[in-house]
Amino acid sequence: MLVKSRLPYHCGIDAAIDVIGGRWKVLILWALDSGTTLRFAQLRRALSGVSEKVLIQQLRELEADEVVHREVFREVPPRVEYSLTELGQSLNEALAPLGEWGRRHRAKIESNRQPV
Amino acid sequence: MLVKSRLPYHCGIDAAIDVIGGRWKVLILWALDSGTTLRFAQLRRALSGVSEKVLIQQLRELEADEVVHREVFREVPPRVEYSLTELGQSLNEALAPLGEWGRRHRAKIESNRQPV
DNA sequence: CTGTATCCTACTAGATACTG
DNA sequence: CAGTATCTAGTAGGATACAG
Repeated sequence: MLVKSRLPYHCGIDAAIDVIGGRWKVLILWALDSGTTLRFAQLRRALSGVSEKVLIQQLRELEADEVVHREVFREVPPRVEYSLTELGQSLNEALAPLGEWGRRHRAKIESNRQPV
Repeated sequence: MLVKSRLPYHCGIDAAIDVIGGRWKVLILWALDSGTTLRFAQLRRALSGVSEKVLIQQLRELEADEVVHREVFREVPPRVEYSLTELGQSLNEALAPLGEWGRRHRAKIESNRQPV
């Protein structure tokens, strides 16, 4: 979790950050953006470096927050598809300006973080 | 830190979250919004529950990211004033839609988090 | 293929006491 | 008033092996 917010929330941002507060969550939202549907393995490949355990964890939390939809196909071999709910898409839209801000100032931030 | 993003960032959101990823950071930004200038003790009161150590930590990180400005007045007793930089204000603006989203869905999120 | 089960580490944040 | 210095704890995240 990025931010360990305590209930009850002081303001809206608190609540939002509680939802996206996880090492991979915004990346998951990003990967599932705009109607994309991905299987577990695809998602795992899209987020290079994440372990199965952690990916599942974050997905389950996003599911509990109703921003990610999980659909199980009882086949052999098993198939599970992940996509955004409407709530998830609205979250992604709300995240856009922040992403734009980050993109714009990313170089500065990185240099401040890695003082040569 | 809310999200432990690793450099280099994959996208803008990564970078932005690295900046606001801290238990109290968005609350600090919030408190300093729109030209408000606050002294250390005022800030501490505004964020009820934060310890001095942690508050200083987060302030220093925000300062290093150039979103918070720290001004020291060499008086007795000492006075230090915190305010947002221009970058900080732009970050706050980028955060607004997320805050709005959180405000709108806060009830649902809370209930999902605290299953009765 | 899609997960579970363990075990482990690093780090963030907190409590508290003390200082210039 | 505005910090530092310690010490501690909880936990998010990670590595790896195994299961349905």
